[in-house]
Amino acid sequence: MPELPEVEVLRRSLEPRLLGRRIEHVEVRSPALREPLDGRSLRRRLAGRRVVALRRRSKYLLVDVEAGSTLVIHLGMSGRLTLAPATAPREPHEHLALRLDGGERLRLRDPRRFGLAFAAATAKLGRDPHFERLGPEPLDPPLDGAALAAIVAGSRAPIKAVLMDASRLVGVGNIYATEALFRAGIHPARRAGAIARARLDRLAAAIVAVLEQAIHAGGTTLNDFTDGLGSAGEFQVSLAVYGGEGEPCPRCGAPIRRLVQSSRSSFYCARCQR
DNA sequence: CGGGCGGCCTGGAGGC
DNA sequence: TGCCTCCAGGCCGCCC
Repeated sequence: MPELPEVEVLRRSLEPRLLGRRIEHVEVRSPALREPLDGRSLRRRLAGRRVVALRRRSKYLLVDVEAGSTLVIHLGMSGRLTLAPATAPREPHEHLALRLDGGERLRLRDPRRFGLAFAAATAKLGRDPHFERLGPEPLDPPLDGAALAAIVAGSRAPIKAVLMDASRLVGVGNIYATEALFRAGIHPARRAGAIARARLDRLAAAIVAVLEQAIHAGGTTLNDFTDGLGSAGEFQVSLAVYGGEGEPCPRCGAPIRRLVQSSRSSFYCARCQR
C-alpha cells in the first residue's frame, strides 16, 4: 500500500491527534507479522507514556514517547493504521491496538502481514538494522540532479530498480518510480549509470514533484489506503501510466505497455520513454 | 559485490 | 454460484 507519500499523509493526519496523548494500554491481538510482535517490549516501552513526536523515516512511521522510546511501524503492502473510538467494533487482521487516554484506540491492521511494529530506544534507532543502511530522503533536502548522479554512478541496474532500492534512495516504490520515469521521459529498463546528466536533472525534479503532489492529494488509494482518520487519497486520478496497460498515453496516445522487472510491474509509453 | 528472483501472506478481480 | 489463476503499494534472503 504505502510509499513515502502515503506514510507522510498518515503521519500528518495522526500528529495533531496523538501529540500529548498517553498510551494507557498496549494490546497485542495477533503477533504474526513479518517479524513477530514482542508484547513485553512494546508494553515496557510504551505503556503509560505520552506521545511526544510523530516522525517518518523512509516508509517507517516513528511514534516517539516519553522517556526515550519509539514505536516503529511499517505498513508493508496492506497495513493500515487508524484511530477509532474505543467502542468501535474489532475488525479482522487487527494485530496491535493502543488504547489512549480520551477513549480512542490506535489500531494496526494488516491482512497480508508484510508489515511490522516494534519498540526501541529512540537514541539507538540509527544503529537499528532496519535503519542503518537506508539511503537519503528524497524530499529533505529535495533530491537534485547532482545527488541523483551520485546515486546512479557506475550502476548497471535498470533505473527503475535503482530508484526503488532503499539503500540508495528511500521512499520511492513501484507507483512513484513508474510515474517519475514517465514524467522524465526515461525508459524503466535504461541502465542507471548510462543516463546523461541533463536527464538525471529532469528525473530528480520529477521524483520530487510527484511525491509532493501525491502528499498534497492525500496519497494514492488504489484499493484501501486511508489516512489515520479514514480519509482516502485522490492521487490515483492523477496517475499517468501506473496500472494503465493498454490505455492511451496521456501525452501521445500510444498504448501504455507493461513490463516485468525484478518481478514487479512497470508501465511505460514506448514512444515517450527512451 | 551487484543484480535478479522467489518467497512471504491474504484477498480481490476476472475468466470459464 | 463456484473454482482457478493472476495480481497487488515492500522487503529480505538466496542465488549466480
